[in-house]
Amino acid sequence: MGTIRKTKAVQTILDIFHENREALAAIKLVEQLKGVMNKTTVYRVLDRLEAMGILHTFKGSDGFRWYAMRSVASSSDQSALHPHFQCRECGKIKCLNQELFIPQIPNHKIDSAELLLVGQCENCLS
Amino acid sequence: MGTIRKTKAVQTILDIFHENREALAAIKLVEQLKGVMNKTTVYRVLDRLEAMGILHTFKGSDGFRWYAMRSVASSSDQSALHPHFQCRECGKIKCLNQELFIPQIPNHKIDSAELLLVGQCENCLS
DNA sequence: CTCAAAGTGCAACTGAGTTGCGATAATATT
DNA sequence: AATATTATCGCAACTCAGTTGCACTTTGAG
Repeated sequence: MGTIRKTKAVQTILDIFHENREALAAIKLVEQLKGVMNKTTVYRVLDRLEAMGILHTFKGSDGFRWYAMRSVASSSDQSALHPHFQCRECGKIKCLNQELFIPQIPNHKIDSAELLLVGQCENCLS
Repeated sequence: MGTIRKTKAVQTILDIFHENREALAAIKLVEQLKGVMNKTTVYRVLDRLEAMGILHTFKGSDGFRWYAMRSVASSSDQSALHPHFQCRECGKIKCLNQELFIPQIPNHKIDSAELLLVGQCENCLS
């Protein structure tokens, strides 16, 4: 029942996330790993890593699935409150560590919040 | 050059947004208007209304395109700073009028921010 | 009324992500 | 170490929101 195996595919993808501490678009990983492993495998490994709590996932302003290492600091209870910054030019997404102010709404229960900032990163400010 | 026409399709869609002051998923509109107008037309009218500044658009946590009336109050310069609430149960999205605190990031230029709150709305809190 | 330009419908396409299934490989059992 | 078990992989085919090309229709300026 539900044993999780350390396969080559899992190792490869974990290595990429360790080298590159930014968030990665699932589809970019698929592209990058073309020839190394199958598209389906990439998506399934990402699913598993997310289910294991190692990665977390969100949608970029581009509408694509992005994944990032769940940082040790933020892996406590409020993991959903996670601001991201996406560069309009190069498309890269960074996870921010800042605290996020969550507005409350009367008669509503708020479970999670996603704040996505869009702008230009230090590299693209030329 | 670039004249915008008041066609039946535009009127129909504008009426829907006037009656129903919540945000609407493009795909729901397509479904709702099946038989009345073509899918392609719905998307193109929404595009045009957005280009005209009448609607604004964003992605829901579901990854779908959503559109909402650009409220008069917020149509000034900072139109992008627009918090939304999406109900996890019924899927509806509301535009919130609250002010949004935008964290600044050193060496980055921030153009816009999208805050999406996910939880349960008053109806679904049973 | 006329006619160019804007808008529409249709059908075919795009592309990110998913699914079913037989083959393969990692772990458990003997 | 050999075998059994089952998680994982690769492939191909699928899904489905959204887009595109093109011929046809409607709008409104002159």
